[in-house]
Amino acid sequence: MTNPSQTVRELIRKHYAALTQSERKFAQALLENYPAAGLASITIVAANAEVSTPTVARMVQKLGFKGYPQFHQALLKELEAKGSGPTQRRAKWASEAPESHLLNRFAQTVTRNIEQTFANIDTESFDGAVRQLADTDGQLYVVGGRITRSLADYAFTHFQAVRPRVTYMTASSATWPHYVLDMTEGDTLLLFDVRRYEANLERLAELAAGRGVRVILITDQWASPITQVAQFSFNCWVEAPSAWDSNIATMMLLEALIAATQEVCWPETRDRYDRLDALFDMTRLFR
Amino acid sequence: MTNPSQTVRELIRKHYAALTQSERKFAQALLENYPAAGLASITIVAANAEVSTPTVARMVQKLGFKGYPQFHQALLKELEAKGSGPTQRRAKWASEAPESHLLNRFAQTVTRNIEQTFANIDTESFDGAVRQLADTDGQLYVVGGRITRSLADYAFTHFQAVRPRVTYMTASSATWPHYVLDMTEGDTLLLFDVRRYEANLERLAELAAGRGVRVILITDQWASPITQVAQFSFNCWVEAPSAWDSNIATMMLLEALIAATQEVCWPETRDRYDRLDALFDMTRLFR
DNA sequence: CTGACTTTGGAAAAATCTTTCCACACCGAC
DNA sequence: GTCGGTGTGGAAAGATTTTTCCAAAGTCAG
Repeated sequence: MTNPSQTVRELIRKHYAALTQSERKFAQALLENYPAAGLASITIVAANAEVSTPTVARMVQKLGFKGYPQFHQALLKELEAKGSGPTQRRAKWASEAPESHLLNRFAQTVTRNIEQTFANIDTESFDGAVRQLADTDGQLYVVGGRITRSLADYAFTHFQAVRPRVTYMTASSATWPHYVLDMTEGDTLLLFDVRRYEANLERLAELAAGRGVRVILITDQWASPITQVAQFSFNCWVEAPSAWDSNIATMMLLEALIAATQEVCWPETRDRYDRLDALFDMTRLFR
Repeated sequence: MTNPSQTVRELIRKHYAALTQSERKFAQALLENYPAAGLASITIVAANAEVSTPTVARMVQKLGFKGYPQFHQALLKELEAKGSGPTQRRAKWASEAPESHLLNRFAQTVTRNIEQTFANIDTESFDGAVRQLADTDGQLYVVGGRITRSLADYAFTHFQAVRPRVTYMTASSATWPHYVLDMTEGDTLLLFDVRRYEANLERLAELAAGRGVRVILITDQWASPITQVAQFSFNCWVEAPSAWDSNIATMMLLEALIAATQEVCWPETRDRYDRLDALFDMTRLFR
């Protein structure tokens, strides 16, 4: 039958590939509220996950249980085991992992970064930057440094979907003058610069600002010197239990900016998304 | 009837004086293993406490419940509330901003994603994947899809610093066969695939797996079909208050993988970092 | 020691839950 | 467009649980 040493969570992971769509729906619901979402009667549990009773019944059998009651019992055993443990563990990140596992140390540090970063955002600046990013009269240029190049790329991919007139400036600084040539007042430059701050980026920001371009800077907690020419700048905490810096908070701020911009541009963006979808459907034919 | 704000524990204490001997026996059993000892069927629960079914039935009525099912439900609600505890900690991130400001909604959703993602990581898989990523005997290939291309790029930038023999497979799938040509047993393929899952990536994963390459998949909570050929796969929650998906949790998992790999490779990585630094210092002369 | 009262658990009736079956809907292939 | 295959939920059959009833056991005062 079922190896009793495996948790239901592990079983779900193991069999996830074999689950159908609505079975997954239930699996998700359970994982999101674990294990409470699996401890009521099958009827109730199914209704909460918005699937039918038979779906749940079939799924628990796939997981290796003889029937729902057995599944219920397994969950209960886990709960019991957890309760009788040493002390109730406070943070339940990677619950199965020991406290000192890198996963837990990492999660802890990054959470702090995120808290710090968001606590230090000036909401007015944020809204101001968003207005600027949503201004489709001007061109939006995006650029990053050695490490943040990927973030700039991510920003580009999304902003391109949200609004027209977005340009990604390649990482190779040799080509930047070409872009500057076309920058005019009212344009926007979204710029990433974390330590080690790059002199090239600073020169670029100065040139752009000199031409009347609004610079939005995303930097780390120590602030790139570009802050001085930027109209809006945001500091992201990058502490990490490793030799390099974590850019989670940075990326989170970026996503927040994208989400907010999308909200401002909405009617237009919706149309763009629809058209984009249609285009992807067409390329699907190639497979 | 019953004041819903009271916990069952409190109710028991309050009514304890009015309970009979065997009812107390059950109360003790419940309190000793709370709330698990009250979440099975009344039959089982009674047997565990070594009392009869009617005893339990009478007692829950004394506590103010209409019947055992209601009692059961109350316990479940408590458990559920406990599970969602950490979310309260969201407190006041972007403190000045109103609750409904996008920044706060965003932070809330993403925090949940991160919790979910980390709670569902199987530590053993994580460690296994890290061992694989740290194995410098084989080549490490990195590839992503339309959206995750940036993450693959980020992964590449970092892994390249951590270890030798890393290859970034361009986003253009036309060139992939060239890479597959050189893949051999013992190589590793780090692959990102979130919805809409891309058929090209699936084909690539199949080809690679067929050549004995170990596939490590990073996907979303709904799981890309590539899971089936992957040796290790990780699900990241991507819920976002916007039209697209958030990749914060995905990136976080990625960073955790990089950090862990770096730890495993350390003596060698340290050396690489030093040399890299020296190289950057040289390029600084150009500014 | 008796009798009234309380407590307890066995057993049947009632209610509910679980499973199974089946028809319909959906999707991809030809 | 049609066809085969898979996935889904409604509904009934089957199983279990919950409740109720009642008799037996225990307790205590007189």
